[in-house]
Parts: sequence; C-alpha cells; structure tokens
Amino acid sequence: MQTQYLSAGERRQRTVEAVVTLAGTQNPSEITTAAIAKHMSVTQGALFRHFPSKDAIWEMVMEWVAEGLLNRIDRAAASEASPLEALRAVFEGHVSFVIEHPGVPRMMFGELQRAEATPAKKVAHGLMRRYAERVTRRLEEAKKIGEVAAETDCRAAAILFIGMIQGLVMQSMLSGHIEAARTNAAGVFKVFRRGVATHGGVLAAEGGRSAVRRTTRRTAKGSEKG
Amino acid sequence: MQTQYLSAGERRQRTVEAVVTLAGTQNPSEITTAAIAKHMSVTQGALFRHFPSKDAIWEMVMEWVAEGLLNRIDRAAASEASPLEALRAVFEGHVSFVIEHPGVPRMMFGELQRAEATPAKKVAHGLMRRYAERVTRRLEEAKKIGEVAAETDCRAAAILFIGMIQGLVMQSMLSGHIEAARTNAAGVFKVFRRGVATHGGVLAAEGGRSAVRRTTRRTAKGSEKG
DNA sequence: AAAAAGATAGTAATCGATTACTATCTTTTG
DNA sequence: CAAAAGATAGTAATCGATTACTATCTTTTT
Repeated sequence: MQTQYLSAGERRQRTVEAVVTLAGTQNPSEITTAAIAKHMSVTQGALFRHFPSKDAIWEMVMEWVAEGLLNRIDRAAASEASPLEALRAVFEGHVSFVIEHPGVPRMMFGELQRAEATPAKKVAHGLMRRYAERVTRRLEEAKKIGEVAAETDCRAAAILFIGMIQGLVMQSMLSGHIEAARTNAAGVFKVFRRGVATHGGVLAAEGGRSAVRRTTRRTAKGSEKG
Repeated sequence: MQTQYLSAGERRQRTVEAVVTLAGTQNPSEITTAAIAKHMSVTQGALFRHFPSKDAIWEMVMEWVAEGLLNRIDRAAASEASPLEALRAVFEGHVSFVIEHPGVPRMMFGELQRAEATPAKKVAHGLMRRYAERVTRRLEEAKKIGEVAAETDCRAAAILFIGMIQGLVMQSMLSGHIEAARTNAAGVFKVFRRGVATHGGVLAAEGGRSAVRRTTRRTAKGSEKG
C-alpha cells in the first residue's frame, strides 16, 4: 500500500487529532499507541519517530486542548458587553467546544485524577487554573459595576461555574448523547446567574441584558417547564 | 508467614475495602488484581476464589459506594426540618463521605466515562440517577412551601447541585488535599442556595435557618475574601 | 474426612518501546 | 538540469514487562 509521507510537524498534528477523535468513543486510558497508529493508517512504531514516549503524545494533546478551549472562551467573552453576559458566552462557548470534541472532557477527567504528576496532567492542571482565574476576574468585574451582588464570594462562585460545566457534561455523557448538554445549558446557567446576580431589578431577575436581546418569545411570566 | 483464613463473605468485604483504599492514592484504572491482593496480604490468584472476574470486583465496589453514599445523605437529610436545609445537609454529608473515602470520586469519574457498559458502570449510573431524583424531589418540596422560588427549574438546579459537588471535589483533589473541599463547601453552597431560594426575606438572603445557627462570628456585612 | 481457603506456578494476550531495514523527499554536486 | 548523497519518514518484527486469569497442590476449618 502506498502511504503518504508527511513532515514531522504535520504528522504530530495528525497524531493529536487522532487521539482527540478516539477519545470521543473510547476510555482515554485504554487508547493504545497501536490504536492511534491504526486510526492514522500508519504502523505503531512510526509514532515513536515523532514522539519520544506515549506521555509526550498526551502532553501535546492536552496542550492542544488548553489552547483551543482558552482561545474559544476568550473569543466568546470578547463579543459581549457586560461581564455577566461574557460569562454566559464563555459557558455556551465551552459547551459548544465540548460538543464538537466529545473526547475532551473524557481526557480532562481521565488526566486530572491521575496520581503521578505526568506532563499531561500538569498541562491540564494549568488549564483549570487559568480557566478559574478568568472566571473569577469576570465575576469581580461584574461585582464592581453592580451586576453581581456585593456579598458574592467570587472564588466560590468560580468553583461552582466550573463544576456546573463538569456536571452538565458528565450527566449528558451518561444519557448517551453529549448534545443534551446544550438543551440543559440555558436552564442550569440561569440558576447560577440568579445565585450571583444583583437582586431587585427586573433586568437582574430576568437575566441581565440578554433578557432584552433574547426574550422576544418569552413573556414576563418567565414560565418554563421540562 | 502465617495467613489468616477468612470466610468467603469476609474476604469479599476486605477486597472491597482494599480497592477503596487503593483508589485513594492510585488511578483506579491502574489498580491491578495483584496490587489488591498485595494490600490484603494474599496472593493474586486467591482473589479469583471469591470473584469470577475483575469486573465482578468493581461491581461489588460500586455497590458498596452506592449504598454507603445514599445511606449517608438520607440520614443527613432526615435530621433537618426544611427541604433546603436538608439539601445543605446532603451536600455536607456528601463532602464528608468523599473526604473519608478519597478514592470514591476517582472511582466514580473513572467508571462513568467508560465506553463499554460494564456492570460497575451500570451501578454508578444508577447511583447518579437516584441521587438526582432525590435532589430534584427536595427542590420541588421546597418550592411547594415557598422556600425555593417558583420560577426555579428544579431539574436544572439538580444538575447544578451535583455538578457543584463534582467541581468542588475535583478542584480540591487538584490542589493536593481533598480536605480543602470542606473549607470551600460553605461558600459554594451559599451561591447555589441563592440561585434557587426565594428572594426578599433576610433569612433567605443570609442563608435560612443555618444562618441563625452558624453565623455568630459573622457580622451583617458578610464580607469574606480568600 | 470433606470442604473451603490460600499458595504456587504457570498461561495467553497485550502493552509501550526498540531495532534493522526500506521508501521517499531534499540538498548538493558535476 | 540530472544524478549522486544525505536526511527524513515509515515498515515489519520483536523485545521485556505486565496483565487478567487458571490449573494444581497445600493448609486450615468444620
């Protein structure tokens, strides 16, 4: 069989893509180098021409995840005016990213609970730290302009924000199809927003600026069931 | 070396305990039958006298987890008067359970993302379903008596509740010591409660009955910064 | 003595990694 | 420009280590 010869960099890129794809349907810890190679139509030994070890493959994969996800949420946040709306955009962007790449949460869950401090775990840990920082900062901005209640513990709220995504994604994976995450996303975020937003105003109670932008179909009653 | 001879049932019980202990410091997917046996001071082959397969071991372990956790949260909830306080007790009970058995969340995360529908995964899935049901029911009770806002989507709130625990636990594990979960638990739950509780009353804003019980050290300003 | 529990010593399969070798592409040279 | 020379990419086979699992023998319990 004739194989295409790719440059080292291109081959590494394809390797990362193969792992991300495989993680969408397999337990990441059970992805073998043979399976990766097969998915790339290459022999198993060829992988070690471009990576010194399997750990190095995982490290590059997690770097791809970190760059891709942070990039996605930064762009999502930039398109919104208010901090709280930015957070909603981050949330939706994150959910979209995960739906596009269903293997990502599996890899994150799998990597983060690893006991040894592998390079890949360090990258994943760094991603979570930077993510939490971004969310905390947005919340504090929101607090400053009175969009978020003064008594809010922003660090705790950031933990809740990240957990919200984790829980939404995991329970969607359990239900069989990850796309269910998008269906439930709006309702879950609404509870979160109510937990941090300033009380009193109609805007605050109904969802900030987005209510103005998005709720032409909804009445002031705000009824929603199932 | 003299070995103690135990009954089959006792040996199975010890096996479960060994796995739970090992999962506290190891990646569950990397726990071998040899490691389990070594921790029990027994040879590896002896395990297969009491379990037909490794999968069967994991199934019994997850059943132990399900029974233990549901038991814990049911007892915690029973000791509280109002539904929302019951939920807080459930939350604290869950966190305590996880701190006592740090291997539990690792096993849950590891089992739930498995692609194949192993017996252990089915048990884990069933646990999450029953857990979500309990939380949803409490929320609906709370809504009925006006403790939770009428516009709350209880199913979405239950997803957030479970995600809150997942996120809290995972981020605590990342920080190195799971005990950090207890430190952050109160703050995180406060945001959640604010997201579902009825607005307006001082009690609601400050945390219901628990505020009366627990905040003698806090002033009305409620300032707290990590 | 019979039955159960555990020890000992294996098996077949699979894993990541390495090796010697071949195919292809790129650069240099006449 | 074309052929030689070198560098890079990939193959096929194999290695040692580890895995879940099993067959056989010994010890303890009842």
